[in-house]
Amino acid sequence: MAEGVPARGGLRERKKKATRAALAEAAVRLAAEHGVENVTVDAICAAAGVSTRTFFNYFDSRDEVFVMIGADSGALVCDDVLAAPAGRAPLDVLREALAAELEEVEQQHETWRLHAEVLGSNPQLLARTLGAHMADELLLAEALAERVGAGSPLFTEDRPAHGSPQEQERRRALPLYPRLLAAVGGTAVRIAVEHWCVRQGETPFAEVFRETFEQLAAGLPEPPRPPDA
Amino acid sequence: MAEGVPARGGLRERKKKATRAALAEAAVRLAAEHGVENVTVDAICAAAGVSTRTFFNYFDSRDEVFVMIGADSGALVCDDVLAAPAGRAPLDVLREALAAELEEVEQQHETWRLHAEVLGSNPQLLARTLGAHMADELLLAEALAERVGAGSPLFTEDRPAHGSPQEQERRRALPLYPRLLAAVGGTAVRIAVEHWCVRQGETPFAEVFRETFEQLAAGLPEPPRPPDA
DNA sequence: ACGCAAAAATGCATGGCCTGCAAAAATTGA
DNA sequence: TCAATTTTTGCAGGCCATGCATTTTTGCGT
Repeated sequence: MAEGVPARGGLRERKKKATRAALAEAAVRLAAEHGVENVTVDAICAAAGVSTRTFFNYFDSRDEVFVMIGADSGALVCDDVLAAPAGRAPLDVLREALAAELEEVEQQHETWRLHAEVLGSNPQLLARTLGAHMADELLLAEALAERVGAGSPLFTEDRPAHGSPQEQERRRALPLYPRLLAAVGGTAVRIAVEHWCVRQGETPFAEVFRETFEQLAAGLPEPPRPPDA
Repeated sequence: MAEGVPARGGLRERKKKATRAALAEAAVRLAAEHGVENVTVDAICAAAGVSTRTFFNYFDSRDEVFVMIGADSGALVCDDVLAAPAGRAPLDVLREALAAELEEVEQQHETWRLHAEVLGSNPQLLARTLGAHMADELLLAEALAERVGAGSPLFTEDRPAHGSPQEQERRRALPLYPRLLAAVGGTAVRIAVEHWCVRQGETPFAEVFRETFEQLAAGLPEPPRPPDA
Protein backbone atom coordinates (compact mmCIF):
# COMPACT_ATOMS: atom_id res chain seq x y z
CA MET A 1 0.00 0.00 0.00
CA ALA A 2 1.56 3.25 -1.14
CA GLU A 3 1.83 5.77 1.64
CA GLY A 4 0.07 8.96 0.67
CA VAL A 5 2.03 10.80 3.30
CA PRO A 6 5.66 10.20 4.10
CA ALA A 7 4.50 10.27 7.70
CA ARG A 8 7.22 12.51 9.01
CA GLY A 9 9.93 10.44 10.49
CA GLY A 10 11.07 7.20 9.04
CA LEU A 11 9.59 3.81 9.11
CA ARG A 12 11.11 3.43 12.51
CA GLU A 13 8.94 6.06 14.09
CA ARG A 14 5.82 4.83 12.40
CA LYS A 15 6.39 1.33 13.62
CA LYS A 16 6.74 2.51 17.17
CA LYS A 17 3.47 4.35 16.99
CA ALA A 18 1.87 1.32 15.39
CA THR A 19 3.14 -1.00 18.06
CA ARG A 20 1.97 1.27 20.81
CA ALA A 21 -1.42 1.60 19.19
CA ALA A 22 -1.66 -2.13 18.66
CA LEU A 23 -0.94 -2.79 22.30
CA ALA A 24 -3.48 -0.24 23.45
CA GLU A 25 -6.10 -1.49 21.05
CA ALA A 26 -5.58 -5.09 22.00
CA ALA A 27 -5.72 -4.19 25.67
CA VAL A 28 -9.00 -2.33 25.39
CA ARG A 29 -10.53 -5.03 23.23
CA LEU A 30 -9.56 -7.80 25.61
CA ALA A 31 -10.74 -5.74 28.55
CA ALA A 32 -14.14 -5.25 26.98
CA GLU A 33 -14.34 -8.98 26.42
CA HIS A 34 -13.04 -10.47 29.65
CA GLY A 35 -13.01 -7.61 32.09
CA VAL A 36 -10.02 -5.49 32.90
CA GLU A 37 -8.79 -7.58 35.79
CA ASN A 38 -8.67 -10.72 33.72
CA VAL A 39 -6.40 -9.29 31.05
CA THR A 40 -2.76 -10.15 31.56
CA VAL A 41 0.17 -8.44 29.97
CA ASP A 42 0.98 -11.71 28.26
CA ALA A 43 -2.45 -11.83 26.67
CA ILE A 44 -2.16 -8.28 25.43
CA CYS A 45 1.23 -8.97 23.93
CA ALA A 46 0.06 -12.16 22.30
CA ALA A 47 -2.82 -10.29 20.73
CA ALA A 48 -0.55 -7.48 19.60
CA GLY A 49 2.14 -9.80 18.34
CA VAL A 50 5.04 -8.60 20.45
CA SER A 51 7.00 -10.09 23.29
CA THR A 52 6.04 -9.55 26.87
CA ARG A 53 9.22 -7.71 27.54
CA THR A 54 8.50 -5.24 24.77
CA PHE A 55 5.30 -4.21 26.48
CA PHE A 56 7.28 -2.60 29.24
CA ASN A 57 9.34 -0.70 26.74
CA TYR A 58 6.15 1.17 25.85
CA PHE A 59 4.30 1.35 29.14
CA ASP A 60 5.63 1.72 32.65
CA SER A 61 2.98 -0.54 34.05
CA ARG A 62 0.23 -2.85 32.98
CA ASP A 63 -2.40 -0.35 34.02
CA GLU A 64 -0.96 2.43 31.95
CA VAL A 65 -2.08 0.82 28.74
CA PHE A 66 -5.66 1.34 29.86
CA VAL A 67 -5.14 4.96 30.73
CA MET A 68 -3.38 6.38 27.75
CA ILE A 69 -5.70 9.34 27.50
CA GLY A 70 -4.40 12.65 26.33
CA ALA A 71 -0.81 11.69 26.88
CA ASP A 72 0.53 15.06 25.85
CA SER A 73 -2.66 17.07 25.97
CA GLY A 74 -1.62 18.43 29.32
CA ALA A 75 1.25 20.37 27.82
CA LEU A 76 -1.00 21.76 25.10
CA VAL A 77 -3.46 23.05 27.63
CA CYS A 78 -0.62 24.71 29.47
CA ASP A 79 0.54 26.37 26.28
CA ASP A 80 -2.95 27.66 25.58
CA VAL A 81 -3.16 29.04 29.09
CA LEU A 82 0.12 30.86 28.77
CA ALA A 83 -0.75 32.17 25.31
CA ALA A 84 -4.11 33.57 26.31
CA PRO A 85 -4.50 37.34 26.12
CA ALA A 86 -3.97 39.13 29.39
CA GLY A 87 -6.82 40.58 31.34
CA ARG A 88 -9.18 37.67 31.02
CA ALA A 89 -10.55 35.83 34.00
CA PRO A 90 -8.34 32.85 34.84
CA LEU A 91 -11.27 30.48 34.95
CA ASP A 92 -12.33 31.56 31.47
CA VAL A 93 -8.82 31.12 30.19
CA LEU A 94 -8.70 27.65 31.64
CA ARG A 95 -12.10 26.75 30.30
CA GLU A 96 -11.22 27.74 26.76
CA ALA A 97 -7.87 26.02 26.90
CA LEU A 98 -9.55 22.82 28.02
CA ALA A 99 -12.33 23.18 25.50
CA ALA A 100 -9.86 23.43 22.66
CA GLU A 101 -8.24 20.26 23.81
CA LEU A 102 -11.50 18.43 24.33
CA GLU A 103 -12.96 19.24 20.96
CA GLU A 104 -12.19 15.82 19.62
CA VAL A 105 -13.78 14.01 22.54
CA GLU A 106 -17.12 13.75 20.85
CA GLN A 107 -15.66 11.75 18.00
CA GLN A 108 -14.07 9.20 20.27
CA HIS A 109 -17.24 8.59 22.17
CA GLU A 110 -16.84 4.86 22.34
CA THR A 111 -13.28 5.07 23.58
CA TRP A 112 -14.14 7.48 26.35
CA ARG A 113 -17.21 5.55 27.37
CA LEU A 114 -15.20 2.39 27.69
CA HIS A 115 -12.53 4.13 29.66
CA ALA A 116 -15.08 5.68 31.97
CA GLU A 117 -16.64 2.31 32.53
CA VAL A 118 -13.32 0.68 33.18
CA LEU A 119 -12.14 3.37 35.54
CA GLY A 120 -15.41 3.50 37.37
CA SER A 121 -15.40 -0.19 38.13
CA ASN A 122 -11.75 -0.37 39.00
CA PRO A 123 -10.37 1.67 41.86
CA GLN A 124 -6.85 0.47 41.27
CA LEU A 125 -6.83 1.73 37.74
CA LEU A 126 -8.48 4.90 38.84
CA ALA A 127 -5.65 5.42 41.25
CA ARG A 128 -3.13 5.05 38.46
CA THR A 129 -5.06 7.40 36.25
CA LEU A 130 -5.22 9.97 38.95
CA GLY A 131 -1.53 9.55 39.51
CA ALA A 132 -0.82 10.28 35.89
CA HIS A 133 -3.33 13.05 35.96
CA MET A 134 -1.76 14.77 38.92
CA ALA A 135 1.49 15.44 37.15
CA ASP A 136 -0.55 17.32 34.57
CA GLU A 137 -2.40 19.04 37.32
CA LEU A 138 0.79 20.42 38.82
CA LEU A 139 2.00 21.48 35.39
CA LEU A 140 -1.24 23.28 34.83
CA ALA A 141 -1.06 24.88 38.23
CA GLU A 142 2.32 26.25 37.34
CA ALA A 143 1.08 27.68 34.06
CA LEU A 144 -1.83 29.30 35.83
CA ALA A 145 0.48 30.66 38.49
CA GLU A 146 2.68 32.30 35.91
CA ARG A 147 -0.32 33.77 34.23
CA VAL A 148 -1.89 35.04 37.43
CA GLY A 149 1.22 35.94 39.31
CA ALA A 150 2.06 38.48 36.62
CA GLY A 151 4.99 39.60 38.69
CA SER A 152 6.21 36.77 40.86
CA PRO A 153 9.51 35.58 39.45
CA LEU A 154 10.08 33.75 42.66
CA PHE A 155 10.72 30.53 40.88
CA THR A 156 12.02 31.52 37.49
CA GLU A 157 15.64 30.95 38.30
CA ASP A 158 17.75 27.87 38.84
CA ARG A 159 15.18 25.45 37.63
CA PRO A 160 16.00 21.83 38.25
CA ALA A 161 15.48 19.37 35.45
CA HIS A 162 11.99 19.13 34.13
CA GLY A 163 10.01 16.47 35.95
CA SER A 164 12.60 16.02 38.62
CA PRO A 165 11.56 15.48 42.20
CA GLN A 166 12.64 19.00 43.06
CA GLU A 167 10.52 20.38 40.26
CA GLN A 168 7.53 18.51 41.54
CA GLU A 169 8.14 19.56 45.09
CA ARG A 170 8.44 23.14 43.98
CA ARG A 171 5.15 22.93 42.10
CA ARG A 172 3.43 21.52 45.13
CA ALA A 173 4.52 24.65 46.94
CA LEU A 174 2.74 26.95 44.50
CA PRO A 175 0.20 29.38 45.90
CA LEU A 176 -3.21 28.10 46.80
CA TYR A 177 -5.16 29.76 44.02
CA PRO A 178 -3.49 28.28 40.97
CA ARG A 179 -3.32 24.89 42.66
CA LEU A 180 -7.02 25.01 43.39
CA LEU A 181 -7.93 26.29 39.96
CA ALA A 182 -5.95 23.60 38.19
CA ALA A 183 -7.31 20.83 40.39
CA VAL A 184 -10.91 21.96 40.23
CA GLY A 185 -10.67 22.47 36.49
CA GLY A 186 -9.38 18.95 36.00
CA THR A 187 -12.08 17.60 38.25
CA ALA A 188 -14.73 19.47 36.35
CA VAL A 189 -13.52 17.95 33.11
CA ARG A 190 -13.63 14.50 34.63
CA ILE A 191 -17.17 14.95 35.88
CA ALA A 192 -18.31 16.42 32.59
CA VAL A 193 -16.88 13.52 30.65
CA GLU A 194 -18.32 10.95 33.04
CA HIS A 195 -21.73 12.57 33.01
CA TRP A 196 -21.75 12.76 29.26
CA CYS A 197 -20.61 9.17 28.90
CA VAL A 198 -23.21 7.79 31.27
CA ARG A 199 -25.90 9.63 29.35
CA GLN A 200 -24.60 8.00 26.21
CA GLY A 201 -24.13 11.36 24.58
CA GLU A 202 -27.78 12.31 24.60
CA THR A 203 -26.55 15.85 25.03
CA PRO A 204 -23.66 17.29 23.03
CA PHE A 205 -20.53 17.20 25.10
CA ALA A 206 -19.90 20.88 24.47
CA GLU A 207 -23.11 21.69 26.27
CA VAL A 208 -22.35 19.52 29.30
CA PHE A 209 -18.94 21.10 29.42
CA ARG A 210 -20.36 24.60 29.21
CA GLU A 211 -22.89 23.92 31.94
CA THR A 212 -20.22 22.47 34.18
CA PHE A 213 -18.02 25.52 33.97
CA GLU A 214 -20.98 27.85 34.31
CA GLN A 215 -21.67 26.17 37.61
CA LEU A 216 -18.09 26.67 38.66
CA ALA A 217 -18.03 30.30 37.64
CA ALA A 218 -21.25 30.91 39.50
CA GLY A 219 -19.84 29.45 42.69
CA LEU A 220 -21.79 26.19 42.53
CA PRO A 221 -25.16 27.65 43.49
CA GLU A 222 -28.19 25.51 43.89
CA PRO A 223 -29.22 24.47 40.39
CA PRO A 224 -32.16 26.38 38.91
CA ARG A 225 -34.34 23.34 38.25
CA PRO A 226 -34.49 20.15 40.27
CA PRO A 227 -33.76 17.13 38.09
CA ASP A 228 -37.25 15.71 38.37
CA ALA A 229 -37.66 15.38 34.65
CA MET B 1 1.86 -2.48 81.89
CA ALA B 2 -1.59 -2.94 83.39
CA GLU B 3 -4.38 -2.27 80.96
CA GLY B 4 -6.36 0.67 82.18
CA VAL B 5 -9.25 -0.45 80.07
CA PRO B 6 -10.52 -4.01 79.95
CA ALA B 7 -10.44 -3.52 76.19
CA ARG B 8 -13.83 -4.94 75.49
CA GLY B 9 -13.60 -8.23 73.73
CA GLY B 10 -11.40 -11.11 74.49
CA LEU B 11 -7.73 -11.57 74.08
CA ARG B 12 -8.40 -12.66 70.53
CA GLU B 13 -9.79 -9.34 69.47
CA ARG B 14 -7.09 -7.40 71.25
CA LYS B 15 -4.40 -9.40 69.54
CA LYS B 16 -5.85 -8.67 66.14
CA LYS B 17 -5.85 -4.98 66.81
CA ALA B 18 -2.34 -5.19 68.16
CA THR B 19 -1.10 -7.05 65.12
CA ARG B 20 -2.71 -4.58 62.76
CA ALA B 21 -1.25 -1.69 64.68
CA ALA B 22 2.15 -3.32 64.79
CA LEU B 23 2.15 -3.78 61.05
CA ALA B 24 1.08 -0.22 60.39
CA GLU B 25 3.58 1.17 62.85
CA ALA B 26 6.43 -0.88 61.44
CA ALA B 27 5.48 0.13 57.93
CA VAL B 28 5.47 3.84 58.65
CA ARG B 29 8.68 3.63 60.64
CA LEU B 30 10.50 1.75 57.90
CA ALA B 31 9.09 4.12 55.30
CA ALA B 32 10.39 7.13 57.17
CA GLU B 33 13.79 5.48 57.32
CA HIS B 34 14.28 4.00 53.88
CA GLY B 35 11.62 5.64 51.74
CA VAL B 36 8.26 4.17 50.98
CA GLU B 37 9.30 2.46 47.78
CA ASN B 38 12.13 0.60 49.44
CA VAL B 39 9.97 -1.05 52.05
CA THR B 40 8.92 -4.57 51.16
CA VAL B 41 6.11 -6.50 52.71
CA ASP B 42 8.65 -8.97 53.98
CA ALA B 43 10.54 -6.24 55.80
CA ILE B 44 7.36 -4.94 57.41
CA CYS B 45 6.43 -8.40 58.55
CA ALA B 46 9.89 -9.11 59.90
CA ALA B 47 9.73 -5.91 61.89
CA ALA B 48 6.25 -6.69 63.15
CA GLY B 49 7.06 -10.30 63.94
CA VAL B 50 4.49 -12.00 61.77
CA SER B 51 4.66 -14.06 58.63
CA THR B 52 4.40 -12.51 55.20
CA ARG B 53 1.19 -14.33 54.53
CA THR B 54 -0.41 -12.85 57.61
CA PHE B 55 0.13 -9.36 56.27
CA PHE B 56 -2.38 -10.01 53.55
CA ASN B 57 -4.90 -11.20 56.08
CA TYR B 58 -4.93 -7.66 57.40
CA PHE B 59 -4.37 -5.53 54.30
CA ASP B 60 -5.55 -6.09 50.76
CA SER B 61 -2.38 -4.68 49.33
CA ARG B 62 1.01 -3.45 50.34
CA ASP B 63 0.02 0.15 49.82
CA GLU B 64 -3.00 -0.06 52.04
CA VAL B 65 -0.88 -0.24 55.14
CA PHE B 66 0.35 3.26 54.40
CA VAL B 67 -3.08 4.72 53.77
CA MET B 68 -5.40 3.64 56.52
CA ILE B 69 -6.65 7.16 57.21
CA GLY B 70 -10.22 8.16 57.86
CA ALA B 71 -11.65 4.86 56.73
CA ASP B 72 -15.26 5.66 57.46
CA SER B 73 -15.20 9.45 57.48
CA GLY B 74 -17.01 9.49 54.16
CA ALA B 75 -20.20 8.10 55.62
CA LEU B 76 -20.12 10.65 58.41
CA VAL B 77 -19.89 13.52 55.95
CA CYS B 78 -22.87 12.10 54.11
CA ASP B 79 -24.84 11.94 57.33
CA ASP B 80 -24.01 15.54 58.10
CA VAL B 81 -25.11 16.59 54.65
CA LEU B 82 -28.43 14.80 54.98
CA ALA B 83 -28.98 16.13 58.47
CA ALA B 84 -28.36 19.76 57.58
CA PRO B 85 -31.30 22.12 57.88
CA ALA B 86 -33.13 22.77 54.65
CA GLY B 87 -32.84 26.03 52.81
CA ARG B 88 -29.12 26.41 53.07
CA ALA B 89 -26.87 26.63 50.06
CA PRO B 90 -25.59 23.19 49.12
CA LEU B 91 -22.01 24.37 48.98
CA ASP B 92 -22.28 25.73 52.51
CA VAL B 93 -23.80 22.50 53.71
CA LEU B 94 -21.00 20.55 52.15
CA ARG B 95 -18.34 22.85 53.52
CA GLU B 96 -19.61 22.56 57.06
CA ALA B 97 -20.01 18.80 56.81
CA LEU B 98 -16.44 18.49 55.65
CA ALA B 99 -15.20 20.95 58.23
CA ALA B 100 -16.83 18.98 61.02
CA GLU B 101 -15.12 15.85 59.84
CA LEU B 102 -11.76 17.48 59.32
CA GLU B 103 -11.87 19.11 62.70
CA GLU B 104 -12.03 15.77 64.37
CA VAL B 105 -9.18 14.62 62.26
CA GLU B 106 -7.03 17.61 63.07
CA GLN B 107 -6.76 16.41 66.63
CA GLN B 108 -4.63 13.59 65.32
CA HIS B 109 -2.27 16.20 64.04
CA GLU B 110 0.88 14.22 64.52
CA THR B 111 -0.42 11.13 62.80
CA TRP B 112 -1.56 13.19 59.86
CA ARG B 113 1.70 15.02 59.60
CA LEU B 114 3.67 11.82 59.43
CA HIS B 115 1.36 10.29 56.89
CA ALA B 116 1.31 13.53 54.93
CA GLU B 117 5.07 13.43 54.75
CA VAL B 118 5.02 9.90 53.47
CA LEU B 119 2.23 10.56 51.00
CA GLY B 120 3.69 13.86 49.93
CA SER B 121 6.87 12.23 48.77
CA ASN B 122 5.02 9.53 46.96
CA PRO B 123 2.39 10.51 44.37
CA GLN B 124 1.49 6.94 43.66
CA LEU B 125 0.44 6.31 47.20
CA LEU B 126 -1.40 9.59 47.31
CA ALA B 127 -3.22 8.60 44.18
CA ARG B 128 -4.12 5.34 45.78
CA THR B 129 -5.46 7.13 48.79
CA LEU B 130 -7.58 9.23 46.53
CA GLY B 131 -8.76 6.14 44.76
CA ALA B 132 -9.90 4.73 48.05
CA HIS B 133 -11.84 7.90 48.65
CA MET B 134 -13.44 7.75 45.24
CA ALA B 135 -16.27 5.58 46.40
CA ASP B 136 -16.86 8.27 48.98
CA GLU B 137 -17.28 10.80 46.23
CA LEU B 138 -20.16 8.90 44.70
CA LEU B 139 -21.70 8.36 48.11
CA LEU B 140 -21.42 12.04 48.76
CA ALA B 141 -22.93 12.85 45.38
CA GLU B 142 -25.89 10.73 46.28
CA ALA B 143 -26.38 12.45 49.60
CA LEU B 144 -26.18 15.83 47.92
CA ALA B 145 -28.63 14.71 45.27
CA GLU B 146 -31.15 13.66 47.87
CA ARG B 147 -30.72 16.94 49.61
CA VAL B 148 -31.00 19.05 46.50
CA GLY B 149 -33.56 16.97 44.68
CA ALA B 150 -35.92 17.62 47.57
CA GLY B 151 -38.57 15.56 45.87
CA SER B 152 -36.97 12.91 43.74
CA PRO B 153 -37.65 9.50 45.24
CA LEU B 154 -36.56 8.06 41.96
CA PHE B 155 -34.13 5.74 43.56
CA THR B 156 -35.48 5.10 47.03
CA GLU B 157 -36.94 1.71 46.22
CA ASP B 158 -35.45 -1.65 45.46
CA ARG B 159 -31.95 -0.72 46.38
CA PRO B 160 -29.38 -3.31 45.47
CA ALA B 161 -26.84 -4.27 48.06
CA HIS B 162 -24.75 -1.43 49.36
CA GLY B 163 -21.58 -1.06 47.34
CA SER B 164 -22.71 -3.42 44.66
CA PRO B 165 -21.84 -2.72 41.06
CA GLN B 166 -25.41 -1.73 40.33
CA GLU B 167 -25.38 0.73 43.18
CA GLN B 168 -22.22 2.28 41.88
CA GLU B 169 -23.51 2.42 38.34
CA ARG B 170 -26.68 4.07 39.53
CA ARG B 171 -24.71 6.69 41.44
CA ARG B 172 -22.69 7.49 38.40
CA ALA B 173 -25.94 8.32 36.65
CA LEU B 174 -26.82 10.99 39.17
CA PRO B 175 -27.52 14.50 37.88
CA LEU B 176 -24.62 16.70 36.99
CA TYR B 177 -24.90 19.15 39.83
CA PRO B 178 -24.48 16.82 42.81
CA ARG B 179 -21.77 14.92 41.00
CA LEU B 180 -19.89 18.11 40.32
CA LEU B 181 -20.39 19.45 43.81
CA ALA B 182 -19.16 16.25 45.44
CA ALA B 183 -16.16 15.96 43.18
CA VAL B 184 -15.14 19.58 43.44
CA GLY B 185 -15.62 19.52 47.19
CA GLY B 186 -13.37 16.51 47.53
CA THR B 187 -10.80 18.12 45.30
CA ALA B 188 -10.89 21.29 47.33
CA VAL B 189 -10.23 19.32 50.48
CA ARG B 190 -7.31 17.60 48.85
CA ILE B 191 -5.77 20.85 47.70
CA ALA B 192 -6.32 22.45 51.07
CA VAL B 193 -4.65 19.56 52.86
CA GLU B 194 -1.74 19.48 50.44
CA HIS B 195 -1.25 23.20 50.63
CA TRP B 196 -1.35 23.10 54.37
CA CYS B 197 1.04 20.17 54.55
CA VAL B 198 3.59 21.73 52.24
CA ARG B 199 3.53 24.87 54.33
CA GLN B 200 4.11 22.67 57.37
CA GLY B 201 1.12 24.17 59.07
CA GLU B 202 2.42 27.70 59.16
CA THR B 203 -1.21 28.67 58.79
CA PRO B 204 -3.99 26.99 60.75
CA PHE B 205 -5.67 24.39 58.60
CA ALA B 206 -9.06 25.86 59.32
CA GLU B 207 -8.01 29.07 57.64
CA VAL B 208 -6.66 27.38 54.53
CA PHE B 209 -9.84 25.39 54.38
CA ARG B 210 -11.98 28.49 54.72
CA GLU B 211 -10.09 30.36 52.05
CA THR B 212 -10.39 27.42 49.69
CA PHE B 213 -14.13 27.24 49.95
CA GLU B 214 -14.46 30.99 49.76
CA GLN B 215 -12.74 30.80 46.42
CA LEU B 216 -15.13 28.12 45.30
CA ALA B 217 -18.18 30.00 46.43
CA ALA B 218 -16.97 33.12 44.66
CA GLY B 219 -16.58 31.26 41.39
CA LEU B 220 -12.81 31.08 41.49
CA PRO B 221 -12.19 34.74 40.65
CA GLU B 222 -8.74 36.14 40.24
CA PRO B 223 -7.26 36.33 43.71
CA PRO B 224 -7.31 39.78 45.28
CA ARG B 225 -3.61 39.96 46.07
CA PRO B 226 -0.73 38.34 44.29
CA PRO B 227 1.17 36.03 46.60
CA ASP B 228 4.32 38.10 46.57
CA ALA B 229 4.48 38.25 50.35
C1' DA C 1 23.64 -3.16 -2.95
C1' DC C 2 26.52 -3.50 1.06
C1' DG C 3 27.86 -2.98 5.60
C1' DC C 4 28.11 -0.47 9.82
C1' DA C 5 26.06 1.94 13.80
C1' DA C 6 21.98 3.11 16.30
C1' DA C 7 17.63 1.69 17.89
C1' DA C 8 14.34 -1.63 19.03
C1' DA C 9 12.78 -6.26 20.25
C1' DT C 10 13.61 -10.27 22.66
C1' DG C 11 14.95 -13.96 26.09
C1' DC C 12 16.28 -14.83 30.53
C1' DA C 13 16.91 -14.27 35.33
C1' DT C 14 15.40 -12.09 39.34
C1' DG C 15 12.54 -10.13 42.83
C1' DG C 16 8.36 -8.22 44.71
C1' DC C 17 3.28 -8.55 45.05
C1' DC C 18 -0.77 -11.26 45.92
C1' DT C 19 -4.01 -15.41 46.27
C1' DG C 20 -5.72 -20.06 47.32
C1' DC C 21 -5.15 -24.08 50.00
C1' DA C 22 -4.22 -27.06 53.70
C1' DA C 23 -1.69 -27.92 57.90
C1' DA C 24 -0.33 -26.21 62.46
C1' DA C 25 -0.96 -23.24 66.43
C1' DA C 26 -3.65 -20.42 69.42
C1' DT C 27 -7.99 -18.97 71.74
C1' DT C 28 -12.48 -19.84 73.44
C1' DG C 29 -15.99 -22.08 75.95
C1' DA C 30 -17.75 -26.15 78.17
C1' DT D 1 -8.90 -31.32 79.66
C1' DC D 2 -11.22 -31.54 75.15
C1' DA D 3 -13.36 -30.08 71.04
C1' DA D 4 -14.64 -26.19 68.03
C1' DT D 5 -13.49 -22.02 66.08
C1' DT D 6 -10.30 -18.73 64.60
C1' DT D 7 -5.86 -17.26 63.34
C1' DT D 8 -1.39 -17.94 61.70
C1' DT D 9 1.71 -19.99 58.78
C1' DG D 10 4.13 -22.37 54.92
C1' DC D 11 3.97 -23.39 50.26
C1' DA D 12 2.84 -23.47 45.46
C1' DG D 13 1.74 -20.67 41.76
C1' DG D 14 0.72 -16.72 38.92
C1' DC D 15 1.27 -11.97 37.57
C1' DC D 16 3.86 -7.64 37.49
C1' DA D 17 8.12 -5.20 36.68
C1' DT D 18 13.19 -4.42 35.93
C1' DG D 19 18.02 -5.16 34.47
C1' DC D 20 21.19 -7.21 31.36
C1' DA D 21 22.93 -9.42 27.38
C1' DT D 22 21.73 -10.93 22.80
C1' DT D 23 19.48 -10.82 18.45
C1' DT D 24 16.86 -8.45 14.98
C1' DT D 25 15.48 -4.40 12.56
C1' DT D 26 16.15 0.16 10.70
C1' DG D 27 18.70 4.24 9.01
C1' DC D 28 22.21 5.83 6.28
C1' DG D 29 26.60 6.62 4.10
C1' DT D 30 29.31 4.46 0.69
